[in-house]
Amino acid sequence: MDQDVAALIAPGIRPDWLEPPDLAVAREAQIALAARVVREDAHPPVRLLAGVDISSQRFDPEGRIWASVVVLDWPGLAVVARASAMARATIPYIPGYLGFREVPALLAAWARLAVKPDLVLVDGHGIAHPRGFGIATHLGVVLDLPTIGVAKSPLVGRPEAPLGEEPGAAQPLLWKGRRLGTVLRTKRRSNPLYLSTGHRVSEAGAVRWVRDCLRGYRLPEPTRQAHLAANEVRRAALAGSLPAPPAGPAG
DNA sequence: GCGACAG
DNA sequence: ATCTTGTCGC
Repeated sequence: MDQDVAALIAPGIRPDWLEPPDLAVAREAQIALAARVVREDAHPPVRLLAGVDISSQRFDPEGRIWASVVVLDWPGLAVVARASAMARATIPYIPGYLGFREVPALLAAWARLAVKPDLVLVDGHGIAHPRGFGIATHLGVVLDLPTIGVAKSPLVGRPEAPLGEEPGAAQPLLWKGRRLGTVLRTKRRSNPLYLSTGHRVSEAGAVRWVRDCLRGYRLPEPTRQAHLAANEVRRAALAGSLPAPPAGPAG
């Protein structure tokens, strides 16, 4: 972690909380940091929104991952800024510990952003996590940034009742008798999204913002654009470091 | 002990 | 997450 990134970390976040030596410490970090989560709307008026996502290669011996942040204006949702960064994954993907794998890369991309958004949609869960510390919450607490978790499949919990088929249909996401988020059908004949508070955003606020950012696709614009951007930079980087492109038809 | 398990 | 084009269904 360089100084650019270090300067952005919220006060009181120990270095070994970001890159723990083992899963036991990682687990303790999640439990300790989860206590800082703010589940109410505590963010400035939203003028700029952002989406973040990562992309990686199937069998990359170097373990590289590319992270992108895309900033959009509100309410137009036009892309106004983008930043990306490549990082080496410290740990493999382990359900429940995604943040330790992806957040470092996201921080590097974040540090390169010229304009900072007021609210961020993250690809993954917020508090809908075994210890209430999914990647959206992780990123939010580390940067003390308002975030919303937008996951494409469940990690823990299940909808309170069968979800309606119509776009807009929603059900509380329940786990161990607690409500952790909302299951939302964003598009006809598409699997639902699993929304939850990341940091400084209420449950209702999370659902409201995701709904307001839908533009006919399953994913809300910020996250959708971030997904496209991350794939783009990865492919560009890979193409630029490949042996030799196949020769096209001459003449 | 067994099964589940974001990206 | 990613590998991958066309194809089946609404």
